[in-house]
Amino acid sequence: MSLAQLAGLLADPTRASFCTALLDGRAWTAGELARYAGVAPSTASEHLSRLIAGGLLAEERQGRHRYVRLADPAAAALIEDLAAFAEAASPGRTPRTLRESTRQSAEARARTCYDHLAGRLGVAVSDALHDRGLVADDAGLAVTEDGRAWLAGAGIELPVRPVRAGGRPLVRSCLDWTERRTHLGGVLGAALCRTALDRSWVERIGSGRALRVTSDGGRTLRELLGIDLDPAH
Amino acid sequence: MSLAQLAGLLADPTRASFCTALLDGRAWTAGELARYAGVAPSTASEHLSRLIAGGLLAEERQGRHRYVRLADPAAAALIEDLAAFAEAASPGRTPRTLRESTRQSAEARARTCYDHLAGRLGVAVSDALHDRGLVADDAGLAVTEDGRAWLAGAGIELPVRPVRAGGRPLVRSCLDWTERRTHLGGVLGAALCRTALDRSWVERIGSGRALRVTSDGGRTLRELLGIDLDPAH
DNA sequence: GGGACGTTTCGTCCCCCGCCGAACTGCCAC
DNA sequence: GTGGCAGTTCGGCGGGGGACGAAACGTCCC
Repeated sequence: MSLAQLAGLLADPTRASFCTALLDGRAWTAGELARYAGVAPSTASEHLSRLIAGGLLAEERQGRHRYVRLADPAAAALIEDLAAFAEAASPGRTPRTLRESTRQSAEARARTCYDHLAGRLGVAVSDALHDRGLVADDAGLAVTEDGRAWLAGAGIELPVRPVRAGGRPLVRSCLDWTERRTHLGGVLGAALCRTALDRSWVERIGSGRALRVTSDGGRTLRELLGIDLDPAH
Repeated sequence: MSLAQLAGLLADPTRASFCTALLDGRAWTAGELARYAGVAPSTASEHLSRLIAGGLLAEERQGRHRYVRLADPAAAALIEDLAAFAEAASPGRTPRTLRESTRQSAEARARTCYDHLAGRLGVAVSDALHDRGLVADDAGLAVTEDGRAWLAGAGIELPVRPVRAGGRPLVRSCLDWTERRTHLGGVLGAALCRTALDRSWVERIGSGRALRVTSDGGRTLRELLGIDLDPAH
């Protein structure tokens, strides 16, 4: 597959909206995506087949449903990078409806970005880890010795060695386009997000990618990382 | 600018070939790119205007020439990532002509990848730095203390702190699609490549992106990093 | 100044691709 | 089985965009 063919898959507004929707890291059905993008089911079906053939999406059939999700972290990173570059080239537009505005502010507060935390929560976690010297960026972004100990203490496991050269980076900085700041992705970001969901520090709001910090989660984040989230915001 | 619009810029074979050609890190004239891609000058001119408007390319006018290059390291990284993903999705084709084959083998030996070293030379340098503990990848890819000292000893300067959060990473692993291995990019990769060119350890072959290791360079690489390049390959 | 050359603008052609509706295939529930 | 729902396949329509050549523009060299 050529660069142009790959880019061509993302060059259509409908297919691009599918991919950004799937950036919440979950599996959607073909019908959900069709309604989300405002196209006929037949149109969505054709688009999905092409995205899957191109290796960007993976499907899972269950009964009469076709569940579809991003193929792997590499595909997610690619789409994130493209979206970040496009956003940087010319900053986006403001929401027009109240419903959209509410959703956007919820997502700006806390959301998933593929499989890690984003929004103000994601940036706050990233900042806290930096401030406490658990990750450092002065010689390439990396987890420190202290960071490894802290993670072990919190019961969060990380592989000791990278899986293989060229594999998923252990920690990766991901540009947050609501905050215009970076948050943590990679294996570490995914582990933190999984832990937060597993232990109910955060929970999903409805079917979108927005998250709510539970009262339990707020306390834990304060104790563990000194994060004080403004509840009004 | 939307994701789809950005991807649309790269979705055309002619524009994509421009971008991959420019991955050698140098500035090409509009006419050179037109001949390279096999299209009329008028066609190339229109494509270039669109790529520049989209922020992927930057231009510099000199007399009756229009020099064009990749806009910045972020644009280069984006194109590299797309090319690597496309190549991974379905491995490429073998060359058909002798001329093409010769060029490919020269580029497989040593070439520039935007502003850093790639090919077997790039991978060898990357491996050597890893083996000697000058960079480490066990907690995120980073330059070690030893590495900083070694660089200072070799007269290669690196900024102490990242320029700004979200800026160019100090060191970045870049997938080498001839070697199917990673080599070093980012600020470190660029500094190494610049040093190698400035001190004539390597020199460019003709107008492509291929490099030749000079006899002086071969000796220096052996002394400094213990790299033994097979001259037959 | 004159001619060559690199580049651009414009007009035109044509193919590709995204969209829909209609009809069909499976799967599930009653 | 029978109806209903999710998804797919196909034909046809329409628009956008990439290609070229011709002509204009600006720069450099003699």
